[in-house]
Amino acid sequence: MVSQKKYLSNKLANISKWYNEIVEKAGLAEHAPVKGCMIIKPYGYALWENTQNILDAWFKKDGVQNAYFPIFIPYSLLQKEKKHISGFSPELAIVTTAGGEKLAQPLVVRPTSETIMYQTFRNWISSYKDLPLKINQWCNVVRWEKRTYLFLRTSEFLWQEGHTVHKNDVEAREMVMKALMWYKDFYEKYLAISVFVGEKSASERFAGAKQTFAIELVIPTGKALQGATSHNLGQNFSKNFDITYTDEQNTIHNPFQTSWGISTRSIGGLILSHGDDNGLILPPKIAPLQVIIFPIYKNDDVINQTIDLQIKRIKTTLEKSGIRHSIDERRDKTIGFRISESEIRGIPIRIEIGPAEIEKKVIIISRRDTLEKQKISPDNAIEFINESMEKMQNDLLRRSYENKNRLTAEVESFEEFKTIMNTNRQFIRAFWCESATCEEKIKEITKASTRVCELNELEKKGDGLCIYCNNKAHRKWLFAQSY
RNA sequence: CGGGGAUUGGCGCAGCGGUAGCGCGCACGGUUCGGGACCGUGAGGCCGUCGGUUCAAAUCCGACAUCCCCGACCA
Repeated sequence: MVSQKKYLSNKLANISKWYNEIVEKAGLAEHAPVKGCMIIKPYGYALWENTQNILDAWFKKDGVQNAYFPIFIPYSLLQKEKKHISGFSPELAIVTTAGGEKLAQPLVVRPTSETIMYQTFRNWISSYKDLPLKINQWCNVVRWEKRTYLFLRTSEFLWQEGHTVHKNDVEAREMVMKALMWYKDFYEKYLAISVFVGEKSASERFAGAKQTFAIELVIPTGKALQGATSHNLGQNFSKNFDITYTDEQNTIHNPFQTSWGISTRSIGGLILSHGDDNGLILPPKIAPLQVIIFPIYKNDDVINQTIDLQIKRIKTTLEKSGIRHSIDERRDKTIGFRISESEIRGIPIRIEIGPAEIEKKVIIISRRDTLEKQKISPDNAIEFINESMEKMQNDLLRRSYENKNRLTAEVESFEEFKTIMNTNRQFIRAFWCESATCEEKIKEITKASTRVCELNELEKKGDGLCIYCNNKAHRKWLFAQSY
C-alpha cells in the first residue's frame, strides 16, 4: 500500500535526524546565517498564525488587550529585580553601539518584557479602578542559548507574553490558573498533545516569580519539553518597580502580578509528538491545509475534463463548509510523488480522483495518521471528511495520552529510578522531600530534573519517603531529562 | 562554553597540491500520472569567511563563523 522505499530516517531510531529532515522537507523552517536563528517558512509560519488566532481569541474574550513594547530594554531597568537579572544575564544579547556611536548605556534585546512593561505600568496604575490590567504582546525575544534546535530552542523565538496586574493575591492566582488552562486546552484540543500540568520546584522557577506553573510535554523518547509557563509574580515586581494603587479606603498597596507565555517551541513539540516515518502528521484543527485533492489524469481529454468537473464540485462544498483545502493538479509530478509529498507535509485528509473513481462514482479519501483509504460517494464527502477529521483529532490525542502514560513510570526506589534513567529514559513519578539538595543530587546522578508537581498532587499531604534521601515526603513529583 | 565530527551548485556526496565532478533537484523538448516515472538537451560553483605557505591551494597551515552529535544553561 505504502511505498517500500524509505526516503526519511526512522523516527524512533534517530529522532533528531528525523526531526531535522522533517523540518526541512516539510518546508517548515531553515537555518539563518546567525547562530541559532531560524527562518520560518510560510508553511511553518501558518502553524504559528493558527496558534495566534486561537489563543488571541481566548485572551480577548477574557478582557486581555494586545499592546506592543520596545525590543530594547535599558540595562539598568533589567537590573531592578535582582533575581530576574541574575537569571537572565548569561543569555542576554546586548547592543553597545548604535548610530555609529558607543551607547552611554547598553541596551538589552528583550529576553522577556517584565521590566520594560512594569516601569510603564507604574504610570498606568494609580487607583483600584485601573485594575485588573491585562496586557498581552505577540513578539520576538532573544535568549542566547548555548545549544539550539529549530523551533525547540532558538536564540530568537516568537511568543506571546501576557502580563496582568491585580488588586489581590486571590485574583492573581486565578489568572495564573486561567492562563495555564488556556495552554493545556490549546495543547490538548488543538495540537492533540496530552500534557502534564503542574507547579515548578523553587529551583526551576522563573527568575523573579513567586510560583511558576508549566505545561510539560513527554516527547516520544521519554524526554521532557516545557511547553508553556504561567507565573505568579506576587508583589516582587510591583515592589521593585514601585507600582502602587489606592484602594477604596484611600490606602496605598502594591498590586499582585502574573505573566504567562507560549512560544514557537510549541511547533517543535507538535512535530515531535505526531510525526511518523512518512513525515509530519498535523492534527486537523491546527493544520494550515486540512484537505488536499489529487486529480489522477490520463492521457485523455474527456476523462480529464470529467475529473476536473468532479473536483470543482467537491471544492465548492469544501469552501461552503469552511474546510481549508487545496488542489494539487501538477501534471509534471506523478501521483506517487504528489502523495508522498503531502504525507511529508502531514496534511490530514487526502482525496484522490481518477478514471476508476469517475467510473464507479466514488472518490478515495485517506487519513494521514492511519493511511487508510476509503471509497466514498461524492455526495457524502463532506460528512465523511468532517467525521474523519474529528476522529483523527481524537485518535491523535488518545495516542498521545497513551504514549505519555506508557512513558511515565511510578518508582519506589532510587535504584529503580537510576535504572530507568540509564535505559529507557522515561518520565518518573516519585515522592521527593522538596529539598534543593536532593533535587541537585538526583540531577547530578541521573541527569533528570524535576519537571512539575502535578495539579492534583499540590494539596496532598501524603506520607511517602523521598526517593533519594528517604526522609518524609508529602507530594509526588515528575522527573525527566530535558530535551 | 568544554569534547568530538562536519562545511564543495538548491539537497546528498566524491575529489585531498596542477583544467571542479557525480546523483537528485531545476530549465527546455518529448513520452508517462493509480505510491517518490523515463529519454534527450541544458543552466547552475571565488569549494563557509579571512589570512598565511607555495611557481601553483577545494586540497597544506592558522584564526573565525555556522551546522550536527555528546555535556553544563534554558520557553
